Amino acid sequence: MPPKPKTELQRQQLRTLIIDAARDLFVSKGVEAVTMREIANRIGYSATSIYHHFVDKEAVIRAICDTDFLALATSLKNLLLIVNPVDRLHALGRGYAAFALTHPNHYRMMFMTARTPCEPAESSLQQNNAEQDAYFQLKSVVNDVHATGWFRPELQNADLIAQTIWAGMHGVCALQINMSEDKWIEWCDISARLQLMQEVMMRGLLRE
Amino acid sequence: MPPKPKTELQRQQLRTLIIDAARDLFVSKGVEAVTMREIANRIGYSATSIYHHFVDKEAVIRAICDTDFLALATSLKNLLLIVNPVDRLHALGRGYAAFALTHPNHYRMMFMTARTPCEPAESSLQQNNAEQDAYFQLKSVVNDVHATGWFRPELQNADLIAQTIWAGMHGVCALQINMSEDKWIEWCDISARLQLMQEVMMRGLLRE
DNA sequence: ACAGTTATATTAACGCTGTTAAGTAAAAGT
DNA sequence: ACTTTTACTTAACAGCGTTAATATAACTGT
Repeated sequence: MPPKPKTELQRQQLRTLIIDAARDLFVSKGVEAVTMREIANRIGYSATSIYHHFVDKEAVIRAICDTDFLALATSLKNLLLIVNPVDRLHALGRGYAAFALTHPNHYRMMFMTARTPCEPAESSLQQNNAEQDAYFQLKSVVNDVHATGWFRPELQNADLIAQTIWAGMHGVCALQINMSEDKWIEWCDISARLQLMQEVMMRGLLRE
Repeated sequence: MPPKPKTELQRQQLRTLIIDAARDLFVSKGVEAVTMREIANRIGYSATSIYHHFVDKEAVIRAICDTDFLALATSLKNLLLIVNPVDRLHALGRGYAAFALTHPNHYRMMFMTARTPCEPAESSLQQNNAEQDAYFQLKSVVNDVHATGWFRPELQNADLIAQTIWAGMHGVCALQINMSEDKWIEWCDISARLQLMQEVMMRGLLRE
């Protein structure tokens, strides 16, 4: 029973309806619960309809990722107002971890699963936009700290510094998300682990 | 055409035959290529036969993991002979990263995929055995460094220190394995990232 | 030596998945 | 009035993990 042709707006609305249904599903029931048929059920369409708006399941997931990358950058945006660059860097780390640990399924999808690499050109987000690109946010703060001369003198590559800080926080979050239930390890409190990681990073990167 | 009953040894051999075929498959063709039917094909059995030796696919994967955990610990074993504890810690980090980056598929399976948590009792490996338990290896070295008093005085929890070091190295390796193809980021050289992470960790954890 | 049990492996099948092909009904264009 | 386009459907395919039912070879007890 095919209804009337749709305006571009209506098509866009249906697209986001699909994404929202898919995201909803997988937040509450995990990645494996996200099937084309389930998504379609949620929005009252047949599974094949989705293929008129996304080329395949990967495309749906990539679309979810895009909105989540935006959500991450948005959740960190306010922290950029902190005046002291080192405090700002600290806060950004805490904010990043908070996002990861309160949205573990999203975080896992964004940073912890093998995915066909995201082409910046095909993303709906703007690279190097302080409101949309969380890596750019981090790099900006790193640049600010560097400009004030607070990094150790031998550290001159902002990308290298940013990627190391990212790796440190990602390591703690990723182990927590994937391995915290593993009984092999006697895990310490996650907040203690996060705090020590931040302290270690700061002491390791900043002048004394 | 079912052949004769088997001795315990023969059963064990078939078990490892299955594991080896499964591991082989997924090292060369990725996780998704590991299907029960493919494994069975490789060893000339039908898919259902595998269920006489493993309760389900997860059990096969867990068995692969077990042999890989042992492989990791074995590859690090020699480094424990280094006399200077700090050098030993350094070497252990490098060795860990080398394992992760030369066996990315194994590493992903071991530490980067959501899995029903491994019960130590059900594992074929011995916890707290310096030849089989890589986390124990790390913790031992941490304890040795602590015994020599080289950690900052406020750091008293060996597990917390070990887990932070692990997280740092894991963060670098995990981002490399999952995200290094991502064009959004201008990735620095992986060896530079590894080295800086180790320097930062050491400076952050050790006395000056 | 023969019957019965057990272990080992098989084929067939179920319900699920992502995805494609073919078909249908309403609106739009001419 | 007729055709084309758009939006959607049902039916189907090949593949997945897994289970049920089945067959056969080899041991076991008498």
